[in-house]
Amino acid sequence: MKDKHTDEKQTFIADARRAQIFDATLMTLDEVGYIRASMAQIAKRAGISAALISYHFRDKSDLMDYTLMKLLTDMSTYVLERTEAASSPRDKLKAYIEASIAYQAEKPARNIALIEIVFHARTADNVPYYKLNDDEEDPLESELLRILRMGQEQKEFGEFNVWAMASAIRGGIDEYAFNGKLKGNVDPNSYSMELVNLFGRAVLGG
Amino acid sequence: MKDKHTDEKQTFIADARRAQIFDATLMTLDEVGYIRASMAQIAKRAGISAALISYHFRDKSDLMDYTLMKLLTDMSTYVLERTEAASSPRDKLKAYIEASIAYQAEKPARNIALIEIVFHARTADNVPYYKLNDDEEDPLESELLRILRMGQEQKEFGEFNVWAMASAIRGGIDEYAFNGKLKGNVDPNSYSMELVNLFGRAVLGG
DNA sequence: CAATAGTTTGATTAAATGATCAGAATTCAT
DNA sequence: ATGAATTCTGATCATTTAATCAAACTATTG
Repeated sequence: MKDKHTDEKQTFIADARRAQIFDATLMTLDEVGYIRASMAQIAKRAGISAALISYHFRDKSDLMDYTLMKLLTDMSTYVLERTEAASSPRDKLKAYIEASIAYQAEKPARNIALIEIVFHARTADNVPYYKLNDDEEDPLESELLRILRMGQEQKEFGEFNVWAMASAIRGGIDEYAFNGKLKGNVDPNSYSMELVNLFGRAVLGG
Repeated sequence: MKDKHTDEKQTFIADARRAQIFDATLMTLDEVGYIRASMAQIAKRAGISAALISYHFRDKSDLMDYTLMKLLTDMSTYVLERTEAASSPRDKLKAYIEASIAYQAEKPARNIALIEIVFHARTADNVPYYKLNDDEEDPLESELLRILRMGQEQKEFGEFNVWAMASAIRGGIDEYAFNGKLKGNVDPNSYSMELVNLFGRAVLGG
């Protein structure tokens, strides 16, 4: 018997169902968090029986992986589209930062769901996702490194360790997702602008 | 009957037991994560019965709160001691960043335990700790804001939103705790130095 | 229309969890 | 030393959970 889940061709109804379950998973993670996001809770929000989730996904881990992947590609698409529209390294960096913060401001529920999964889900041998050194590259990280290297080659940026600079930038962006007090004190547009300015000075290098 | 947990005076043995349970909780969180950190697992590592934990802590949430508070004050003490040793805003900022990264490098287990609690624990009404806008101030955050304001007043730093700058700095520091790939590519001392340099340029202001 | 493949549910199961309690063991005060 | 307070354990309980399965239902197709 062939595995219905790794099989590429899915029926129309199965695809729709999976999409519906994805939406319900998203809502559940946002509303009650990962720990209370049981099959029953997700099913309730989808208006279906819990057993039906098990029919469309191998197990809970499979469901969460599916959800995580969709969330990641969704965010990547959003940010990369806007980054590619700019041309100079400086403008690309600005677009990257602005798009990243804008995504958080526009889709808060997706960001919460993303955080909930990344900090709760673990591999079969119990390694937490947040500790994983992905072999597969994160396109958002790659793009940021590419921008920084390009800026240095074109002498628009100065000298610095691109890994460190990229991490500082990502850290500054992610902080807006984690830090509730920050959200209360600085609106997204202001924060976005401040980050662009301060990292604009930072990349000038030493 | 008086509440033994809110009561300030504890017997010698009770204090020792609580410290022992704290250590076991730390180890358990680091080794298997919050979700699998059951009373039984913690008790096993402490070499006591699970019921004894319930005797010394009201419930699991009480135990985690106690553990979290000790972890936070421990880290604060470490960083603030080293920050206060410096005098000028620029030197204080350097000390703050270096101490924060050094703490992570020296006490990885405590950092993991901290992350596990902050991203798993929730209040009675199910609000995740990472979303809480603490009314009580975080001393590490306050100190950083103080340094930045002092730098601006003394014209050592330029103009910028101190909340945004503080968050970017904290984000850059925290990134080293979250991002496994970063740890693999840049050693703590190098990262620390890069952060000091890049934020050194950033605080010059526009 | 009939048969086959795909979809859905409710009931059930086994495992794990936090909490409680009676009573045993230990320590402490007098 | 003896009674009282504290400390500790093993057993037990109620609850929750992911997963499974037979059976019912629906769509598709020849």
